Amino acid sequence: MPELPEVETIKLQLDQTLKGRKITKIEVLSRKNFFGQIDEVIGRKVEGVERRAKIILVKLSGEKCLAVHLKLTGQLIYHSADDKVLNYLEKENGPFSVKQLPNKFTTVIVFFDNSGKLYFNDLRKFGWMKVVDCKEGECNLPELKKFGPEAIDEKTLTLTYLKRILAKSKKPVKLVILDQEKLAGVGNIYANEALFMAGIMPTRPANSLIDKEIENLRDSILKVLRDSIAHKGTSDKDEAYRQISGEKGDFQNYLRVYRKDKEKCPRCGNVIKKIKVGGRGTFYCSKCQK
DNA sequence: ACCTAAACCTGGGCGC
DNA sequence: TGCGCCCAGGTTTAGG
Repeated sequence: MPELPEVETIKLQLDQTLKGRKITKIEVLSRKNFFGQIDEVIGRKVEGVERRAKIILVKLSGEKCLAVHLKLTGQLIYHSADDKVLNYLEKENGPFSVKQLPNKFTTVIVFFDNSGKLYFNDLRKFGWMKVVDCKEGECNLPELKKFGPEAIDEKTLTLTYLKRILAKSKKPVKLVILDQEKLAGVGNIYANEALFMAGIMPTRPANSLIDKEIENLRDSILKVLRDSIAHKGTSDKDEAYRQISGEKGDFQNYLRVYRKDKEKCPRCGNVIKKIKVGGRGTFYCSKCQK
């Protein structure tokens, strides 16, 4: 699933929904996806929900935090006590139903003092939830220390910085912008989309880009991430990303090259091609991207 | 330091 | 219908 726009959408919705609520119970249905002591968070109040790269941080009173990584197929679905919020979910039957939870993919359930429940579902079970110490706002999570600047933030993704990391590498430019230690938050969908928008071939050696191309790439990364958040993220398949209500995002309707191989380029009509770059599916238009 | 493949899992889709 | 294969939004690790 989830790249920066999807995780950001979930973060914003959880912050609004959970702030001020107390955790009353946690049920762990899949031990391998939960780390830390449940006791340490029972009775604690949600102070806010934050995001760093693709990790969600539920900040709790008493200097604790619930950290969540959704990997490819993780979902966080909230059911309020009266379940009114689910009324607009039509045709939600079958194995991936988020109307009837828990389902066979539910790994953790967090219960709140207003009878609300947060379901962590994960078909492929790669995702995790961890209880971590969070002293003075700093979460004690090793993963957080290695991330590069946030790809959505024009103050941290500066032109100077992007020029610097690209100049240092002769790897394909797509792999550099996918590297979370260099740039945090871009995943395979938005790497493909940003490179199309910027007119740059994904395989180009990073250090071969000229200044004008790097400016275009920076603008494209910032724009595609913002646009996707405005559309509540990309829901490609039934079993993966959803908003916390269970609704799909909408940005799959605006993708221009990702998984569009054999279709026509929306810009020039040429056929979109698919190759592998670093083992990942890579989609491009050979006329529009140089 | 580079690159690839495999690993973690489960299901969908396609060709035969 | 069914089997075998490849594919999948992420990340880490092993091997060359």
